[in-house]
Amino acid sequence: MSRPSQPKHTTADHNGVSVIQSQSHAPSAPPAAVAGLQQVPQLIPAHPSSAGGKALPPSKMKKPPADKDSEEYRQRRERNNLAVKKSRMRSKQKALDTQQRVNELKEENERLEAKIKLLSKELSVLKDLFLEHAHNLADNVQPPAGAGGSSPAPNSTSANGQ
Amino acid sequence: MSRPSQPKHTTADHNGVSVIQSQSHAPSAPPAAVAGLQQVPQLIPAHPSSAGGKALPPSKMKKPPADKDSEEYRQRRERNNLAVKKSRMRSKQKALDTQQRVNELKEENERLEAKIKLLSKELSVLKDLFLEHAHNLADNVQPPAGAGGSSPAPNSTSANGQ
DNA sequence: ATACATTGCGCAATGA
DNA sequence: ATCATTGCGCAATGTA
Repeated sequence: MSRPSQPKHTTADHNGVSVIQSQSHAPSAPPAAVAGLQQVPQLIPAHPSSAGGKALPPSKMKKPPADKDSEEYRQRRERNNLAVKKSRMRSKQKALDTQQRVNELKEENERLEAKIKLLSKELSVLKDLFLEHAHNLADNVQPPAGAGGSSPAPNSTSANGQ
Repeated sequence: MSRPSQPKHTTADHNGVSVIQSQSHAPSAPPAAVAGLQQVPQLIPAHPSSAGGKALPPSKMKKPPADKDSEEYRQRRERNNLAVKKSRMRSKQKALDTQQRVNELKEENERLEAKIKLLSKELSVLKDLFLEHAHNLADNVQPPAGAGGSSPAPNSTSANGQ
């Protein structure tokens, strides 16, 4: 934020005239010949098409960097800048999404763990009941009607711990 | 990759002097006053140090952009470039970590869900047993010797995961 | 005000 | 050729 000048990429909008003076920084290089007059070698292919040329198959050419002043150049730059912006936007968005996904998964995890805890508890209760009952049967205890008062000592065999 | 000119940031290393004429453009701004001859107003504070000055409070100064040729300038750029690189590296690393976190959480989630499934199953079995038994009791049926023909005991009390 | 950290942006090389 | 990605440098801005 705080970028007080958004080009808004309407159409023919190109600011930022950049002149790259590649490593030509001799310690005695005077600050001259700057922007505006960039004279590139030009590199003309000099097609031998009129001589004995065939149909020039793979035209092994590295590609002339296209003059900075060229109309096509600026156009390409413009488009690329747009693409870059778009790509970066998506990248950032994706990062955000991923981060959010982490949060969601974390929540889900807690939910699941809580559920496990609950189920475990339920299970342990039921199991205890079962054991108790089994003991009753094993002891052949048939509680008729007022049998002494000997509670079968509720032995909680709980041993469940997550 | 394929960057045939890695500065290697030894010390006084600077290639690619780029002069960007950022958006400083009034719709009618003519292409004049380009780089190379950046004559900043300079704005000399004119220290009143010898007069009756205090400790010169906020000296309202926008900061002269420092000549591109300046030693200090290059030094600052160099350091910044380094910082930028570092920052971006961390940023990318963080993104990777986050992505991995997602994977871990997903795995954990599956683990938990599996456990829930298991516990649920166990619970349902036990409950069924209980219900059956309850019915037996309610019907006053005293299974003499193998009544229901169902000997439910497929339940091992172990439910350990991990 | 000094030094480092972040961030938006454009350029160029390269991938698809 | 077109668009998408990515590394890199610059400059503005944020933060300590």
